[in-house]
Amino acid sequence: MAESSGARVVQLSGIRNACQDCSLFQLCLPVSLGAADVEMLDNIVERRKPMARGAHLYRAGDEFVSIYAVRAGALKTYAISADGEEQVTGFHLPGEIVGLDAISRGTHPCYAVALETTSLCEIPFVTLEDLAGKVPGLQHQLLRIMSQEIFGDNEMLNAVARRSAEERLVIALLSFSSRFGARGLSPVRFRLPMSRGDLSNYLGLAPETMSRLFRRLQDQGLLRSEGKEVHLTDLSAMRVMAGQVPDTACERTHRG
Amino acid sequence: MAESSGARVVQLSGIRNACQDCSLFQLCLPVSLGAADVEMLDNIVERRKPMARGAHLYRAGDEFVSIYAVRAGALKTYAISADGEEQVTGFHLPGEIVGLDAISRGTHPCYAVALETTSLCEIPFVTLEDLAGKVPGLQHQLLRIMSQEIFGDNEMLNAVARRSAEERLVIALLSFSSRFGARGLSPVRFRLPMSRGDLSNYLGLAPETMSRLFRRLQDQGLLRSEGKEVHLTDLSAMRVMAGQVPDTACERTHRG
DNA sequence: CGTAATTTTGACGCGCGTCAAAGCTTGTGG
DNA sequence: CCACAAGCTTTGACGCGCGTCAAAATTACG
Repeated sequence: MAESSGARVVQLSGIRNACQDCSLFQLCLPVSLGAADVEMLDNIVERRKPMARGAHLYRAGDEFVSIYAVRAGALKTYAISADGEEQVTGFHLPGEIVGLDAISRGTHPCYAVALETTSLCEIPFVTLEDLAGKVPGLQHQLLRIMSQEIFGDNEMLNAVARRSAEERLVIALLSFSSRFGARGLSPVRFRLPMSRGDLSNYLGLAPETMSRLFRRLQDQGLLRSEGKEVHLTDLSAMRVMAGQVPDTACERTHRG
Repeated sequence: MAESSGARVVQLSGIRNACQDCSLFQLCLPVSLGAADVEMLDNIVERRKPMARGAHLYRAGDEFVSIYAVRAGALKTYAISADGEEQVTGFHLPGEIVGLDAISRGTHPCYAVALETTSLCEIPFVTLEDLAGKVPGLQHQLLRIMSQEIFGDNEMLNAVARRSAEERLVIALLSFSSRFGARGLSPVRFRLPMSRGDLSNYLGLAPETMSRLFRRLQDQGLLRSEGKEVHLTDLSAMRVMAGQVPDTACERTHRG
């Protein structure tokens, strides 16, 4: 998958930089950044020591300084609601970028915490912005990523607002599937980095409901799961359930 | 409200341009754009003939060329799901910008239709991007707006995912309140540009539920509504219900 | 190996979606 | 200016999905 645009990968892999290890995948890969541009980008990126599980990258209210690219591990972002409840707002896997929601106010609107041992690249935002002004390709790419985020959020909003609990879970699993797949990992067999509780919170469901759903999907033969390991055994059926496919008279398990 | 930063308003009002009539409010106002910059921006903006209610600005799949600023009227954006259902993804009021979700794919992911007679400014994106490369303030502002959008979407996702129907409606009403308020209109008395059906669809509720909710909120003395006219009579109580305020031992109508 | 956190299971009730039908607008043509 | 049709909005009755409470089983971690 990551191999698809051969020429550029070769170009990038000549540089021992942040892009090579996939962390700036989103910023570098899909667009017209020359090797020199990538090197400039690499120069402003700061590596950070790996974070331990449970450590916070930033907290709500912290001053916004940098955005971060996940190199390995995983983060969750969450807010604390007025009544003190934790509300999980997102999960961030390797190759993805965190902190874009802080640009507008200058402070982070949510917390970011490591779900497992996690290493990151820090990208100071003023520097990135400055560089983007000089490198049109980078500016475009930055806008693309943010647009992507808006689009994805809208999708998720749709997904979560009007679908049943089962559909929500299926949609979330397919999302992880394609995100792992996009990084060259298996799209059908992976390890969820978050607890069931975090996942249910994210989807706006009770943990008990999640548990029952996993069992039901397993009984329907759509997946096998033990602990955090998940094996999706019928992607196309799941896509039909998620409404990601026109459903041309395939047999549906329910509501046919 | 719009009067708050006196110097800049004077500066802008000297120019007979798109900013003066509020349509590029988001791009111009809150940041360090000089008069010359604003004039350059104004030059790339194209006015368009007002659109009739029901007319489409763009459709899903259309090539992405421009983003649009609403000058007057209102738009709704929606997608058609795999099973043919319309899914309302957003409403866009004067001063707001539409089309940002199309940047990443190069095609519009949803439909945009006028809810009433609506006039717009068209901003060709390649030109805007080019200009943003030359005017750092504009680039920053563009990123700010997109970040704002991401933040707002996340909020909405939170709102809609785990709140009751009543809370969803209250949150939506407060959102309109502050958006109208930010444009100098009354934050407590306004006309909703969309039908109840569109609003319920947006919030992931049945129209019947919406109807019952409006009645209930009215019975609780939180608002008065007739048709699309809405009068919010107890903003602070609504904020408490929406969880936008710590709720320091105020009397709550329910669940105390 | 022990304690705490997480996940699972079951029972139960309520919120809200669904179906059905009655008002109420809105627009159009005579 | 009124009549009629096609939406919208409202109201009521009913049932199911999923949240909640409670407790057991399992896992994680020091």
